[in-house]
Amino acid sequence: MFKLPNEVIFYTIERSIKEYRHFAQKQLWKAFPDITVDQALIFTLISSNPEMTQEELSDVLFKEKASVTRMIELLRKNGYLNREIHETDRRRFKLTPSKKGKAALDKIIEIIKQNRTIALEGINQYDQTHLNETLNKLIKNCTK
Amino acid sequence: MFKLPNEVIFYTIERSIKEYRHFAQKQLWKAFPDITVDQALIFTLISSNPEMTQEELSDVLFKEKASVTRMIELLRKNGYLNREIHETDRRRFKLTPSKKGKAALDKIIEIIKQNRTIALEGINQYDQTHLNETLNKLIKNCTK
DNA sequence: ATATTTTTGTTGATATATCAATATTATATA
DNA sequence: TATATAATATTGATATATCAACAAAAATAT
Repeated sequence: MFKLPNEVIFYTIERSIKEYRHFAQKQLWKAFPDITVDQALIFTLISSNPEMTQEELSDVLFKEKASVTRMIELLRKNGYLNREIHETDRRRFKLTPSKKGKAALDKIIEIIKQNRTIALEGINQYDQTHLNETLNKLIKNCTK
Repeated sequence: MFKLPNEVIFYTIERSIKEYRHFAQKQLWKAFPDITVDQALIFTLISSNPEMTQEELSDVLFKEKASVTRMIELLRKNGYLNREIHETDRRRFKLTPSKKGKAALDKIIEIIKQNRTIALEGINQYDQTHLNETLNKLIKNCTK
């Protein structure tokens, strides 16, 4: 009467991103037990784009700005980021990697890259492009 | 130095499932403002598989059993499910659609099916199969 | 120059994800 | 039968997602 979840393509999509996140988190925690994959990503973005506003970060990351606020707060609490008021715009904050953050940055980037490489093993460029195109069609169908 | 998120395939995967969920939730809320897509799915599963344990539900849905517990509790609180203690196993519960649940069931199933159809418009069988295969490779890479 | 609108960010409420700890009942084993 | 183990479900803590309401500062309009 109704397909079981595992026969449905949306289930596979959801499962794949969940497994990737789970895998990536496990790898990251080996070296950095106090940050999540989402926090790590936002941290690398802030480090290489120090002038981005939180609003822009939230657009680029496709995350709610409320989530961005909270992730930044955790990065700050765990000592990866410093937060000062922005020199010329007092609504904003100047976010910079702390000493601890700087020391961790390269390793974090390396882990993320390696995670991606491992997850994509055996998936050639054609497959990746095709995957991307199909998913973009799906996105268009859901947003138009 | 580091790809922006939108150039990364994992971002597209995540975005696609998010857009689908957002779209599906909007459609569902038009008719049923008091259930989420996840709850609706679990509700249809319970209705057609009344003997499934919550553990089995959580396996089939690829969700944590803690989440399943909470979703069932909300379905009960909002009057879609009745919960009684199981006749032969007092650890378990017998979950059955309430009157309200029964009245809603067919419409819910129809909405879910329609959402899927709309989201997959213009994505042919070959694309779907290929998508499925590629994602399954990714899953295997992350879980082995 | 003051009033209005926009930008930027925070907070609160609720749902879900994840992991660990717990409670209860059922089953297996000694 | 008594005890240990397994199965089933709940609860708590923390992170994130989502939506809405809010506050402060900046930009714009009148």
